[in-house]
Amino acid sequence: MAAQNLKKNFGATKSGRAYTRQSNRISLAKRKFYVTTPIYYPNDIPHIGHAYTTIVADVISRWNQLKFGKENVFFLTGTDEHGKKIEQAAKKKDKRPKEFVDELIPKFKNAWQKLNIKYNRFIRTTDKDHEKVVKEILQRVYDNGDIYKGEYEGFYCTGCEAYYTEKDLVDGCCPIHKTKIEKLKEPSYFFRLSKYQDKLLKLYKENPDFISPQHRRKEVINRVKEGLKDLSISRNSFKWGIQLPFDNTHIAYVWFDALFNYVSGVKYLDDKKLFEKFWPADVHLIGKDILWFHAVYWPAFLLSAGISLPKKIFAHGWWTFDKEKISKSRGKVINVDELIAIAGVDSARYFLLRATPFGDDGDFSEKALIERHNNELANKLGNLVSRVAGLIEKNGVTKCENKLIKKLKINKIETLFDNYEFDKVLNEIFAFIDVCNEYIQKKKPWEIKDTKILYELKESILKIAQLLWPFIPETSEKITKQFSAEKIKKGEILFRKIENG
RNA sequence: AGCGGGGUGGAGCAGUCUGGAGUGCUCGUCGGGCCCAUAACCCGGAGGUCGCGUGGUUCAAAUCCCGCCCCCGCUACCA
Repeated sequence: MAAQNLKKNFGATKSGRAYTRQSNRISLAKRKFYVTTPIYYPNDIPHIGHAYTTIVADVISRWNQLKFGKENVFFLTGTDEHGKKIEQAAKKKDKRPKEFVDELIPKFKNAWQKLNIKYNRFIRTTDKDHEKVVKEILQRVYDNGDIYKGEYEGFYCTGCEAYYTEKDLVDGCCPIHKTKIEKLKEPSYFFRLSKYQDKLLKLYKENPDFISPQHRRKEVINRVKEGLKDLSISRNSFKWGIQLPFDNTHIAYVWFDALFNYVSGVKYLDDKKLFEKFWPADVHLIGKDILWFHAVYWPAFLLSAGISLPKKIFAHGWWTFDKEKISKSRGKVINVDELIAIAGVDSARYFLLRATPFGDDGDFSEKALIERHNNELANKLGNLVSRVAGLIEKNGVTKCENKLIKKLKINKIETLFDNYEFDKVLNEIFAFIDVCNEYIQKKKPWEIKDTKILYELKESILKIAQLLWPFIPETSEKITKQFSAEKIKKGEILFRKIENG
């Protein structure tokens, strides 16, 4: 319902196309949006880090649904299921890797359901169509000469069963086992990443928004300028992965497998129509730790495969917990259930988007979340809804011109949103909530019984609910339902205040 | 070491790109108003040499330039 109304207000067209402004030029842009999260490693519990990226993706998805219509938005998330760690973890439990990961997937799906996240597809790198895409592309890239056979050399610790780089070592010993470590070689196929150095630099230069935020872009450019080495993209020391089509003794190494989920997610080989509708992705949301892979490897792979490039890679920051780094060993983790338990789903979603500019690091604490919940959601929004509903129940409304809503800076909000400045979007919406509260205070509708004022407030609250729908969908839908009814009634308390512990 | 980010009333942040009275937000604090509402809402006050230089540019610097100090990230095959 909210979607329909706001869609009308944004002026989405039936044709699915419209003029949009882009860097001072008016261009005919496709009215669609494709947003992705990283695919998560399933041998982990979904925590605040996973939740953050996925909630933001959901907010972006819902916002674009309001603009372009539900059918013109695609939101992809999923899991990255291959690799040695999974193979070993499965073996420990005496299970086959696929069987093992199958049991882990519900944890993620349940978490997203609890957080009210509505994705279009949950892709798994073990999905048949994904494997097919990876094989086809490997063959294509091999055929055009960008893959060659060589030797991967690294410091191998038998205790960890993993390779380390020279910098990881402590006095030539494994940082965990403190044992002497041997240099080991294994045959491997390499991708000619070095060949793409200039093309990548050209890409960054010509598309200044390709990597966001800007300071991350600078980091990447500087490092690429220092020179790119070719990249090992296969392993033959374990089996759990996608076999190379040109050498079945090797499996594709993680990034070549994982990154292509973004194209297989929209059915690259199986549904041309769907793929062409949504690809290229409008934004890949990622954490800053995997920026390098997305900003360098990914476009290079796509260039080699002859597939068009995504429009934007957005790397966000990390959350600390009570000012400390999130750390499993010290119990400094917030999993999804804990996150929701504090003040509910909408408050959690609200807090994560409101507290910190998207892109920066943020600090999470129960106290800060409760403060936002009490002061902004309960006292300002909840109380506004409550007092207006009560007044209308007693007095009714009289239709009139809504002058109040002119104070809402809708264009500014739209610009901020499209710039991924979600904290400021919320700030702007809540500034209007303040305006509504001030308006009531000034006009004293309980005294003068002016039902036109109540009509203005009703319409304004409906608009607020629509704008908040991407962020707090559950509450938004409650408000919309309440204020769209024939007889508006006082209703339930939306946000109950929480004693600050 | 290199690259990047930050240092703004008691706390946490915007504001800096595109200089213009220290402006704003969420709290805390002090006082007042309102009584429709979730002891919520509204108005006003106190409180800051905007890291340091008694640096430079300018009629004008939190904002631009230079130098210094302090914090924090990133530095590739590990999601």
